[in-house]
Amino acid sequence: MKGCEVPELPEVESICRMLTDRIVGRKVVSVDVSLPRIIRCGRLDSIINHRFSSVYRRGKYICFELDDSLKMFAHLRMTGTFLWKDDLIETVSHIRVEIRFEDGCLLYRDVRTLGGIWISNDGTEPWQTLGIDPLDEEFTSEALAKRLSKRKMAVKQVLMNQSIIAGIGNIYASEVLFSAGIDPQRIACSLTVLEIERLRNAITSVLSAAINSGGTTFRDFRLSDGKDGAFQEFLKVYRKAGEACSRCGTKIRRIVQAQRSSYLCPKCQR
DNA sequence: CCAACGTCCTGCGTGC
DNA sequence: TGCACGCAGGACGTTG
Repeated sequence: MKGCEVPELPEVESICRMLTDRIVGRKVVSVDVSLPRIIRCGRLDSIINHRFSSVYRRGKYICFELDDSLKMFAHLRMTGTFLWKDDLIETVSHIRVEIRFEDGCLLYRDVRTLGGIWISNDGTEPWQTLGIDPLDEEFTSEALAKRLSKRKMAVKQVLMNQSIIAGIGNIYASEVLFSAGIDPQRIACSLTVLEIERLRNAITSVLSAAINSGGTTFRDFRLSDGKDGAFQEFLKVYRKAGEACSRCGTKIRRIVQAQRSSYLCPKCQR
């Protein structure tokens, strides 16, 4: 299967920046919810007549702040995305939610409908259980070591566990472990201090590079300004089974861990 | 507490 | 050509 990939931390970060440019300062005029179960908590119409003041992310959650301590959260899950209506020439299918402004319209599109939107005016947040954000300055080698030390699962599953580290999904888990030269099947608590340091540096550098490239672009992730992210051109192992490792030429392998595909170079990653 | 697994959902690729 | 089927995967609830 080509395309159809999932927004992870870098894509969500790119979407937040795009959203900031588009909606901060704008006042909501009306809303439309064509699939009610997308709204997980609260009522979307409570944002009408309120103005967006900031957009930021934590892990893969997006937080939209409005005036009067009103907040809207979104999680894109597999196929969610935000589109700005002015940029759309043709009609787009699978629009689940519309947030209208005087001079434009923010669309929430979600083919598989697993994403969600939360409205909160009492301080409750849907991201209570999230672990450390890997771009937070508190994400040091020591912090990572502490989180790995008691885990007997494969290191790849730890990287993808949002309550331990928030923001890494299936694509970047493989890419980060390739960059660090660590086999995804390694039991997390068996990593040495040196390996943990390499892993932390790989997480930071791979995610940062992805953000600087505008996020990995696949079919369900489109920047509304029409520019596509370019990071997919830099993927080293993800979906490259059978191709030559860019570092040593060995054939990239695909394995399955916890019902998910992992990709690795069996020579470079130990 | 930790780990494993089923569930949600739809489009697409595969095989007959 | 058409149709049934299985796969893709993030997060969460349930179970062990």
